[in-house]
Amino acid sequence: MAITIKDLAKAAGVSVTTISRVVNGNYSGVSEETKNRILVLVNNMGYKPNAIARGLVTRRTKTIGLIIPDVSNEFFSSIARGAEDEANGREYNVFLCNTDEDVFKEKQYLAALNEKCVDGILYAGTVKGKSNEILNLKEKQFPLVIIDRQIEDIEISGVFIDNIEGAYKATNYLIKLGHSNIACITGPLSDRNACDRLEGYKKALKDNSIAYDSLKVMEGNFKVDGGMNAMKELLRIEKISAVFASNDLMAYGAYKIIKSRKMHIPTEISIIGFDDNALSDIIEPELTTIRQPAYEMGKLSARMLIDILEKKSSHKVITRLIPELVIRNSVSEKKL
Amino acid sequence: MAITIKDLAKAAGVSVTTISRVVNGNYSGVSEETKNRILVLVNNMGYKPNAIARGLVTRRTKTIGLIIPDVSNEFFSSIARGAEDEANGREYNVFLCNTDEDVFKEKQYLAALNEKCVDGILYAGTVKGKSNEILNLKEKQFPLVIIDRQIEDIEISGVFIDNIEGAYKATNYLIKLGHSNIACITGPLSDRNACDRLEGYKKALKDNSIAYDSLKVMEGNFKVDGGMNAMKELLRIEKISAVFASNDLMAYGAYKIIKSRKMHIPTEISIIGFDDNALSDIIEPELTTIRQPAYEMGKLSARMLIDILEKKSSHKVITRLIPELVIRNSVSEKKL
DNA sequence: CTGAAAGCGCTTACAG
DNA sequence: CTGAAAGCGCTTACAG
Repeated sequence: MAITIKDLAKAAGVSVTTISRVVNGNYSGVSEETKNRILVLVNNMGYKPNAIARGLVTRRTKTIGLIIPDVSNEFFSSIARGAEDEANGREYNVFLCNTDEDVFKEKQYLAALNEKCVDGILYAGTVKGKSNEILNLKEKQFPLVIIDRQIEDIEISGVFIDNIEGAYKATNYLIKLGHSNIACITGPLSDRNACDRLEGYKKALKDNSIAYDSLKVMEGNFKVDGGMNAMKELLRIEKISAVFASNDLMAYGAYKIIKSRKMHIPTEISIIGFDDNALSDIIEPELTTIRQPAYEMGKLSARMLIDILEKKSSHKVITRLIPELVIRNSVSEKKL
Repeated sequence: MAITIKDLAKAAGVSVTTISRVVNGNYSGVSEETKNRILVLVNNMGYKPNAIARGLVTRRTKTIGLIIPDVSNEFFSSIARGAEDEANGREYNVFLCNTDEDVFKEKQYLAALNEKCVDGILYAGTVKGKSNEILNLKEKQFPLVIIDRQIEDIEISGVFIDNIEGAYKATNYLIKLGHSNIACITGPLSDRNACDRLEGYKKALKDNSIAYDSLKVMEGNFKVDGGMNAMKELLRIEKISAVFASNDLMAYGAYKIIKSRKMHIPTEISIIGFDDNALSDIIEPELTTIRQPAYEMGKLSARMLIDILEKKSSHKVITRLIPELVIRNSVSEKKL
């Protein structure tokens, strides 16, 4: 049996009230003498307050839930790490929840987190539509911060990437190096982020007076095989000199196909990605890409949430991070 | 305010005891009629038991802690995923804890998990030495399962990889293809797992009557740059035809150096890794390696822990998984 | 089949 | 400066 506040009160010859006060650093109404006496006793007896009991009365558990599709996906594991680091530094713990973008699983997690009385939730949810559960939580003013996947028409604090801007940077970089026949491998267009990246690509084209050609756009799936399939199709369009892949995995797929055709990257064809996976500076040639600051997103979102919990912030805030261009060796100047 | 068992009792016109019984599926002493009446009420009013209050009295929180060095490391994120999947299926939640192998951080997490009354802990701890906290927990019979990093001289249930066997398989594969001048890039030899892999390499050599030559063994750091440095050194030994890198990251480092020297993999030099990272079948040539079943390790360890918690298992059990050879394109027969 | 009561380990008005 | 008491939302003997 762990030792409780009662044991301590008995040992110190004071009431549990007094113990509670000093354990919580609430020394205002406690004499220096008793305070010190209790403090050494706490230390000697190894007293640790029971957070469950405390949570029951304070209604704060110092626990938050993190809902993501899959921790074993590099992007989300970085988010998880960032969120956990921030939470830990503020003495919160985080429940890890993997939904696989499955609405039913997500619903179950939300219910479990509710029963376990988490103080707030960090939510990178299913892509399609808005869940009623989330709308309900917002309705109830439950502390919530959205990560990466914006929910249309609903005002909740969140931290997002400016995907349009990132894609714009990628495409514009290609254009500035003389490319004009630039293909785009998109993510699945049911995904808002994928659409935004396509939009950024189009915008860069337009701003540089390059005609948009839908034949040069192939829809992928954000995975290696999708990149391979798209690249195969694209290679039929002989004029292409560069491709913007909407994520690094698809860029790797494109690499595979290009290498198998004995074409050289970047001299014969330039590739730029999006994400900056750990692998991207290992693969040859090292991939020029747009870095998504996943760790920072996780950290920031946790900071926003805990600030709300601790009343350091109350108004809704949307943070939009600007991804940056990372220049490596997969893009070269277009030879005239 | 969420609705409580009292509200429900009032609404149903029964005692909280009866509500408690049906909510917990303990129908034995409840009439069919009241049971059904309560069940529809639970549903209509959306009653959800407060797990915190329940935990306080039952002393079971249906929560476990997962202590790992870093979720953003692919190996551990797969473990985390496996553990979480198993836990979720059994209606447990998991607290994520990243220690960065920092003993102090670990200590703090252990204290926090204790205060939050987790039912058990999954522990992939700091490599060096044994922590007093863990010894204490074992002493107290606190439910504990060790993952991946065996603690010497202490009997606790755990799931491990047979690193010796894995390294043996890798080296033996090289030998069977005619290689006899095989280098080894090890992990840091302060790490038990790194030592085991070196031992497996030596054992394979011995079993095939190949003399062990310490000049062909370079100590790395389990990272890309360590693989690069080691490979640079090894290339001075002209006789080498193959190298066993103790993990995939160092194999990638070796690739970098070999490619920069314009040597061909595998015809001029064969490489085999250990881990089977996501990148290993993307990089060119695709890396032949030893697969560590990280997801399964996580899943199994959670299963062991929860079995202990639910009294389905009581004796200590050590599970040792045998890693398997994954043949791809980075190893070729030695030309005579 | 059902309920009154005690209790889990805390915190928090309130009183002195 | 200190403490008695109520209460957080449950479960669990115990009694009937």
